[in-house]
Amino acid sequence: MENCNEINYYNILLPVPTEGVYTYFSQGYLQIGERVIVPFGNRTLTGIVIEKTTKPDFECKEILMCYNEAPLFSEKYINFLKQISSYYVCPLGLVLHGVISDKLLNTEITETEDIKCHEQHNIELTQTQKNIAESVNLNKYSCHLIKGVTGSGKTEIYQEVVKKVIASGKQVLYIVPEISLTPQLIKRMSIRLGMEPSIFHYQLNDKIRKKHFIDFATGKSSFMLGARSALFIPAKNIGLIIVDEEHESSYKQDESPAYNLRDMAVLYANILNIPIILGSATPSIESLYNAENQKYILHELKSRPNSAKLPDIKIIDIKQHELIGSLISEPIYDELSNVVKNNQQAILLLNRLGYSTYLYCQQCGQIATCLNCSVGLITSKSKQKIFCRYCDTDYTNLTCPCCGSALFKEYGAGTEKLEEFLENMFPDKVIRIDTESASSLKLLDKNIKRFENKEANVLIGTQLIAKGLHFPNVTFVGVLGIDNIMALPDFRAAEKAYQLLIQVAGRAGREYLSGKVYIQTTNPENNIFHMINDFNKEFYKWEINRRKITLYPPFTKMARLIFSYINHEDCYNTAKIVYNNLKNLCNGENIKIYPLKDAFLAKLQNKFRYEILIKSTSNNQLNTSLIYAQQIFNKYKKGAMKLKIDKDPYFMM
DNA sequence: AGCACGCCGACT
DNA sequence: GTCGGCGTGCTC
Repeated sequence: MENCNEINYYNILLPVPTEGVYTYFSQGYLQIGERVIVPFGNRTLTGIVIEKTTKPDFECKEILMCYNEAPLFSEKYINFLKQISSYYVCPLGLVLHGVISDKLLNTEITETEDIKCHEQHNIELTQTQKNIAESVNLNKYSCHLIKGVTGSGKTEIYQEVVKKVIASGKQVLYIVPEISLTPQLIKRMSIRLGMEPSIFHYQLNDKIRKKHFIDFATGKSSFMLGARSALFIPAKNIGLIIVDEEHESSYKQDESPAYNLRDMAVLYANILNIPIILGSATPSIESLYNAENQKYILHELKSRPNSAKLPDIKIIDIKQHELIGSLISEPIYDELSNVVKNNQQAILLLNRLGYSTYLYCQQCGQIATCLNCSVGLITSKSKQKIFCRYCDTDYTNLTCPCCGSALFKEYGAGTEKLEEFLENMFPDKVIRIDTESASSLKLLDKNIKRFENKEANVLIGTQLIAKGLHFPNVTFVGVLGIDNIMALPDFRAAEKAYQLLIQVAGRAGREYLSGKVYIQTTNPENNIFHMINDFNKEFYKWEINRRKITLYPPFTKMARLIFSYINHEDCYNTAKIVYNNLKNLCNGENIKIYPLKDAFLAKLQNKFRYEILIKSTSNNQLNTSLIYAQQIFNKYKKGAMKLKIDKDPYFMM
């Protein structure tokens, strides 16, 4: 027995944006991974015991309380957090703060309601599906990449492996992009697994979130269906991780730690020594490259089991066609008319929110821009206002800063204008789905259901609708805004545009009906349009070659340093000091530091922004430069000046 | 991140 | 006089 009167010292990890490791003493004996409550300044915080230590040479405080429980966090979990901290150059305390909310970190483990059972429906797998499912070795780490067009049967493979893992007494974590967490998917999983899955995403209320957290952490629940934050629930005994739609850009977190969920899931599976399955109809270039290099095991599902044909794809050159309502080319309009006439269903994709997408002064021609952000203003008709899409400032009673005129002309079209236009053409046949029309998951679901129930013929939406929604009756898809994506200052622009096209094309003719996909563009010569019917192969070859020549990922590692501050000059000066130091000390063959420049959004929410891009063939060298940049910055920063380190950036804006 | 401390301007 | 603005600095 341990001597209970002995004083022991422990390092406790706290969710504060510093390194976060502080030493406390305890009269009793503590276990690694146990949660404790400690005084911190004049607050009390919940932290995690991460190691036993010896008496330090400074005064330390006593641990106030222990949770009466077996350690919630494993050593492997703590190790996982440490690796995130070092990979993303983010202080450990900030990592903890960023991956588990304070509310969940200090949740008391209590009894919860039992998990509901359902009648289980088994499905017969095809031989290909069986083979893939059986190739997953459940006893050790391996990463499987399943590439299959929409409707080719990935889900059935997941379910087969999931059943085996659960039968062996282990837990499964199934991660999907937020938007896919609709009741549609939850219901389907319940039926196939014969039980209610635990679910986890940010729109759930606290009570339900806590219940699912506890159930999965204690092992009461063996199946978790969640958004990216679910990866950090300290599950008791995970045996399999599935990341669906692995190419999704929403898996990249914007705030520090700016992690990519897919990469962290692979890392965690590696640490836990368990299999992981990544699935997508349009895998990311990185993942395909990893498969090519035998880091991932690639499985391809080439056909749709119920033999529905892939859609016919047509590229429409809008230089050759008059746009109806300055929005839609004639061929797309004609198809929509047919769809409405025959009471079929169509989807129209336009990745621009709002009504008009820019405004200019009728008197002097000046474009109306936000005073706090370097972007043009947009209008919303339903909300009756003019506003900035980044800071949401209302400019409804705007007068021109140049000439004082209050008359502005609206230009450019967003989904709202498209909706208005089509509503005039086809009254009561149109539904719009985007983040503006779907302020809540409930409302989004209501609109999805209305479309499913054929209450409308035409669905208008942003990229939101290309993400894993099932509409079996859709026979026509029109893509209007693809040029916007390809014009982005982003080395992934082609990849993103290509993925979106394939994903949205997959919405047409999913079941028994074959479909048509029309894409309107000003640039029909663009290579990506000629590679759509090729299941990614040609596109991959073309894009990976381009990345190789231009030295972009996966051939190099990248990081962006973004400096932001209210004072323009101070921001520039500090950024310049950091830049000069980096240039002097981190200049080598394996590393390239790009010149300091205005960020693409040079001003955001009244803060000026500068950026430095760093590329390196060596992750270590890149990280050395990032740590160094952070140190220089800390030394020279003024006031509330910020430096954001974005490793493996996904958004170059 | 919080929270306190401290140094300025502008109110009862 | 003193209330409150937020820049600065610390938390075992």
